Amino acid sequence: MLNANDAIQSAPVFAALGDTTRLKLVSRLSDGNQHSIVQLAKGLKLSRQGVTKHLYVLKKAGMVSSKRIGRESRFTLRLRTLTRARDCLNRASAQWDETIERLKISVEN
Amino acid sequence: MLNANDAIQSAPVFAALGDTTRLKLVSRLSDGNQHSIVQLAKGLKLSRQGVTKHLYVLKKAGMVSSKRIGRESRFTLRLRTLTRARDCLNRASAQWDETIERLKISVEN
DNA sequence: TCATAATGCAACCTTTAGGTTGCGTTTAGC
DNA sequence: GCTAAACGCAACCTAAAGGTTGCATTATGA
Repeated sequence: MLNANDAIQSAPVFAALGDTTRLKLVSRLSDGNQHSIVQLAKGLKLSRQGVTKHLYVLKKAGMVSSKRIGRESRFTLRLRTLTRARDCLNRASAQWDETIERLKISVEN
Repeated sequence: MLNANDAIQSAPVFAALGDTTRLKLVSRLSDGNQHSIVQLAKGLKLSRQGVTKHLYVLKKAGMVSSKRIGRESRFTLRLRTLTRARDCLNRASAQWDETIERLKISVEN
């Protein structure tokens, strides 16, 4: 069985990803570049402050970091947090695959 | 850049995973077996109906399926939904890795 | 230096999430 | 056939999420 305690630590990250606006932001940030808030807000149908709030959620979950440069705040995606969440799902699905294999074997025998 | 439209489809799954109770449920279900509601509720510090609600959320997100057997409802984890979410994160992190590589190269040259 | 761009901060509103309790219904099993 | 187990359904409550507007602050650049 998947280690519950390990998995639970990823909950805030999944929660952060569980919103279409934030997924769009992550998608844009996955180009690896720094983006300002207005830049990220373009094309999203909500106010700049709405975007700011979402960015803050992502930051609180450790998924992005920001740096103030001049009059703008530049946001970057944090790879490590992303890979941790990915690994969590990898473990869960691997666990599941193993179970399937065991079931196959027991059916065959 | 990660395809936003593809990624967005995973939002409900991530949202479903973004709660510690539901992650615990997924963790238990990752043993590949069927579990009844009372069985899943044991050890979780909330009412049976609380657990039922969470299971319904997981089901709505396509992460579990249920089948009524006699007087109990048996829940099973759905591998396909899990792997889709996993692949979404895999693509995002792979994208990011590529970017890092490109940056390294441009710095070296 | 003065107008404008990019933010930050705070108040406010509405909807949803997470959780509970109460009660009715269907099975299991003695 | 009767009791207890396992659910489903609905009402209800509180806190948090998602979003807005208004206004103050800090940089830019002509």
